[in-house]
Amino acid sequence: MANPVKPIRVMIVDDHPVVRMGLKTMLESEDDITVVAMADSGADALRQVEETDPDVVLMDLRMPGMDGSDAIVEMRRVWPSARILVLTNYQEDESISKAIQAGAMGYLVKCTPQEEIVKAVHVLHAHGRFIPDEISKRLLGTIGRDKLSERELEVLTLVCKGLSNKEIAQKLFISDKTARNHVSNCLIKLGATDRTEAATTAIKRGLIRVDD
Amino acid sequence: MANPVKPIRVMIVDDHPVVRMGLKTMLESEDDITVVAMADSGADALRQVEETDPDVVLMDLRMPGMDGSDAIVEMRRVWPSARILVLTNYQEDESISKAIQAGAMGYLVKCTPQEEIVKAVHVLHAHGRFIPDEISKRLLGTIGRDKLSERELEVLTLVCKGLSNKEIAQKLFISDKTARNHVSNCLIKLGATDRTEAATTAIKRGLIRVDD
DNA sequence: ATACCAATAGTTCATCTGTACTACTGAAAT
DNA sequence: ATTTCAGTAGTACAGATGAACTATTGGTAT
Repeated sequence: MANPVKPIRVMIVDDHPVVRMGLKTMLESEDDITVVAMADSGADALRQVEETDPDVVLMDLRMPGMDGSDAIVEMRRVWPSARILVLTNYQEDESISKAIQAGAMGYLVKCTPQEEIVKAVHVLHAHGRFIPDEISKRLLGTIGRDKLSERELEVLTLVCKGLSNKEIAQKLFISDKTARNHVSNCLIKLGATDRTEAATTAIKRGLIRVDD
Repeated sequence: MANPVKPIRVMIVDDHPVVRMGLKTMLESEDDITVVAMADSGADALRQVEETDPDVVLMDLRMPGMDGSDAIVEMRRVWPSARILVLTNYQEDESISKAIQAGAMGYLVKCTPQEEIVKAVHVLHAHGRFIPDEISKRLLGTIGRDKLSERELEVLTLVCKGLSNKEIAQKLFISDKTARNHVSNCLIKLGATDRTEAATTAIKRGLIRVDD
C-alpha cells in the first residue's frame, strides 16, 4: 500500500526473553511496524517509555515485581499517548477487567496467532479498541457478577492455605463467627458449595495467586 | 570455531505461535543450529519427526490434547535418536520428574535467557543432560516424596470440584468410608491439614489442572 | 512363598463446617 | 437525612470432616 513513512512504534514488555523475541520477530516482519523498546518489567517499561515514545505498548500482565494493572495505570499517567495492548497467558476474567479498567485498550491471550497480534497493533494505533469477541462476551457476564470484598479476599487467601475458621479468626483478630460469615459470603459470591471449591475457583479466576 | 558442516537440527513443539517464533529466532541466530520443524501439538510433532529427523526436540509440556510426558514417551519410541529438551512455563515438580522419567534429557523454564537455551541445545546435542541446578536440587527432595496413587488423584480431583466424601463415593461407586480414606491419605502425602489445602497444593504442584 | 502395597470397608469420636437467621456499627453514596 | 453496604458478632443445629484404628482382597515384586 502506502509508503511506510511513519512506522508504528511499539514497545514490548514481558519478563520472558522467548516471548519478547517472538513478538519482536512477528511485529518486525511487518514493514510499517518498528520495535523501539523491549522491557522485562513494568518498572523497566516506565523507565524507557519517555525516551522511546512508543505508539503501542504490548504488555504482559503477569510479571514479577509491579502488578500489571498498576503498571498500566502508571504508564497512562506518565505517557498517555502510548496505547496499551495487554497480552497474557490466561483467560482470567478478573485480571482482564482490571487491566481494561486500568486503561488498556486491547487484550490478547498469548496463544494468539501472528496475524491477529499484528492486526491488534494496527487497530490500537488507529485509536481503536481490540477485545476478542469471546472475551468481551464473557466479560459482560463477569462485570455484573458479585465481586469479593477486600476482607473476603483476605479470608479466602487463608482458606486456601488450609486454615480453619478459628485459625483465620486468630490471624485477623476477629471472632471465628465473623470469619465464618466471610467464608459463607465467599461461597455465595463464587457459587461454590464448600470452601474447597471456593478456593479452587478463586485460583481459576485469578483472584488468588498460586505461584510464588 | 569449526565450520558448521553439520548444523544441529532442531524441532520446536509449542502451541503458542509467539513462543515458537521466539525460539526459532533465538536458535537460528546461532550458525550451527537450524530449525527443521515447528509443531503446535504432540501429535503434530510425532507426525513430523520421521521426515525431518531432528537431533534435538524442544518441547512444551503443557499443550492441549496429548499430555506432554505421553508425547515424550511416544517420541522416544518412534524416533529414539531425537533428544528431548523440555521447556515449560512452571516449575511444577511433578511435571518435571514425570517428563524426566518419560525420557527427557533436559529441562528449561520459559523465562530462561537466550544464551541458556542455546547452551542447553548444544549440551543435548553433545549427548549431555541439561537440568538447571536449582531444579535438580528440588527434584531430589521431590523424588523421595510420597506420590499420590491414581485413585487418590481421581478422588482429589473431585475434592477440588467441591464434592463431599459422600458425593465422591457415589461418583466412583465406592463406599463413602473409602472415599474418606483416600482423602485422608492425600492429606498425609501432601502434608496438608485439610482437603482445601490438599486441593490448593495439588494445583500448585501441577498434579491437577485448573485451566481448561 | 511371602512380603508389600493399593483399594476396599468398617467403627468411634471430637471437632469443624455451612446454613439461616438477627443485630449493631461506621462509612460512603444518594 | 437516609439508604446501603462491609464488617463485625452472635445463636442454633444438622451434617461433614478428619484422626485413629482394624481388616479383607488382589496384584506385584522378590
